[in-house]
Amino acid sequence: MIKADPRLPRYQQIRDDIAARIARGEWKAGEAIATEAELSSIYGVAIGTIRRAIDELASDGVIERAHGRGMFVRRADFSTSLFRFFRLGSSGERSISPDSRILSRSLATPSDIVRDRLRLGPEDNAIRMIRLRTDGGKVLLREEIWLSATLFGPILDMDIAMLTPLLYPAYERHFGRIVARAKERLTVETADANVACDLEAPAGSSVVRIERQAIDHADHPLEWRTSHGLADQFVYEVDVH
Amino acid sequence: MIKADPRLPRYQQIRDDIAARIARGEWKAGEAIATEAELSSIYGVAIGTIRRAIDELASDGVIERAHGRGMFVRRADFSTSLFRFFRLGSSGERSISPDSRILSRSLATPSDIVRDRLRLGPEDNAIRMIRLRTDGGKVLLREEIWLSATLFGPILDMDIAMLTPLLYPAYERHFGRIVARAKERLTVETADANVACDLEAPAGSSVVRIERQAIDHADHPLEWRTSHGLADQFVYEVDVH
DNA sequence: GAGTGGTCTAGACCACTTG
DNA sequence: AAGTGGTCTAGACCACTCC
Repeated sequence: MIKADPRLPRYQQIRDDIAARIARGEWKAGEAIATEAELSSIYGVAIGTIRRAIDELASDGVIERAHGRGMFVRRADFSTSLFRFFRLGSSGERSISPDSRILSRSLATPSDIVRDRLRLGPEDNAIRMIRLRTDGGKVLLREEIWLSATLFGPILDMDIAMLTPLLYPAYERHFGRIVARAKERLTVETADANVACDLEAPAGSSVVRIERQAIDHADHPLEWRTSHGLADQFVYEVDVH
Repeated sequence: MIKADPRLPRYQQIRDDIAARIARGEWKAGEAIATEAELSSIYGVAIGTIRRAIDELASDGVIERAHGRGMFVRRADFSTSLFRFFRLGSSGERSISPDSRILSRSLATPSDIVRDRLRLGPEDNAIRMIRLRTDGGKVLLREEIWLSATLFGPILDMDIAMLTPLLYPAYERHFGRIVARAKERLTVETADANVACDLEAPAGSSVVRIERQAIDHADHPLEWRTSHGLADQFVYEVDVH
C-alpha cells in the first residue's frame, strides 16, 4: 500500500499516498474521497492520524473539507495558490484562463544560480524551457523554467499536450512530485532583447521580474522559474501568513 | 482565566489567551513559555488541545517550537512574515532595520474603498496615518494607513513612541488585536505629487504600489494600508503556500 | 436518523536536548 | 536520567448535512 520511507511519520506517508492517488486519478477533481473512517481502516491507523494527514492536504489546497458532507478533491486549477498573476485590467474580477505555449524545451547547462536554486551537483544536467502565458492572443508572461534532468528527464520526450496548460499538475501526474510551496521574489527592471521580443514590447520597457523556487514537502527544490511581464498591466495578489 | 466567547472551540480560546499573555509581556520575546504539560493543567484541558492551540500560534509565527527544549516566543520583528520589503541593493543579504516616522495621524472620513476594506458601517469614522519607512536617512516606503476609529480610537492620543517602530506589535500590546494574515496586491504605477514628494523623487517616477488588508483570526479586517516605493530599488519576497 | 467531519480526552511510547 | 516536544491510539461526544 505504502512504499514511502518508513522513517517518516505515518501521517506524512499517508498524506503523500493520498496525494499520489489523486494525481493518478483514483479520485478526480470535485469528487469525494473516502471518509475518515474508511481511510482509517484502509491504512490501518487511528482516525486522528488520518486527520493529521488530511490537515496538511487541506492547507496545501489539494483537498477541501465540508463538515457533514465529506472531503473533496479540489479542482486542480491552482487559482488560489500558485497561479495568481495578472487578474488583468481594471475590472479586477475576471480570472485568467491560463493558456500557455512552450517555445523551447532542451537539455542545458545550468548557471551557478540555477545550480544553487535546484540544489544540483557539479555534474548534474538540467532542463530548460521557455514558455509564454497568453490570454486572448495577448502575451502576458514570459517564463524561463529550469528543472533537474535527473528528476524530470523524461519530460524532454513527452507529448507537449501532456504539459499543458499547467505544469505543476503534470509534475504530480507523471513524476509524483508535488509542489507544496514556493518562494517568490519580485523586482522591477527593464526588458532585455529576448524578453521584450517575446512580450511583443519595445526593448527597455518596464517589466516585472518574478523569480520562483518551487519546493516539495521534503523541502527539496523542484523547479526554478524566472517570469517577466509588462509592468503597466501587472497585478500580483498573495495571501501572507 | 479565559473570558472569550465560550461558543468558540477551546483550542481557539486558549490560542488567543496565550497570544494575549505574550502581548501583555507575561512571556517575553526569546523566552520559553510554559511547557505543554503545564499549560494543560493551567487551562484544565488535555494536552492534545494545548497542542492544537500552539499549532496555530506556531504557524502564525508567534511561537517557535524546539523539540526537547521548549516553546519560545519569537522576536516580534515580523522579519519572516509581514515585514519583508526592500531587502535593498544587490547584496540581498542585509536585512533592513525598519526605522519609521509617522508624518500625520488624524480622524478622517473614509472613502468607499476604505469603508469596504475595513468593513465599516456607513456612519463609522476612521483614522488615517501617513508614515515613512526609512533606512540610513533614505526614504524607502511611503504608507497610507487606515484603521477603524471604533476599534483603535485611543491611538490618536497615544505617545508616538508607543507606535514605533512597528505597528502590529502595538496593536497587540495596546488593543489585544492580533494580525493573523494579510492580503496583498502589488501593481506598478507612476507616482503622483504626494507620493513623489515623500519619496524624494520626481513626479511621474515608476513606483510599486502595495495594498495590504491585515486580518485577524476571526477574519475581521483590522487595517488597510497602501504603500508606495520606488520601483527601481524594490524587492519583494514572499513564501507562497 | 444515519453518516459525515470537528472537538476533546487520557493516556502510551518515541525522539531530542540538557545536565 | 530527566524533561521536553512529536507521534499515535481508541475511544467519546458534538455540529452539520442529507434523506
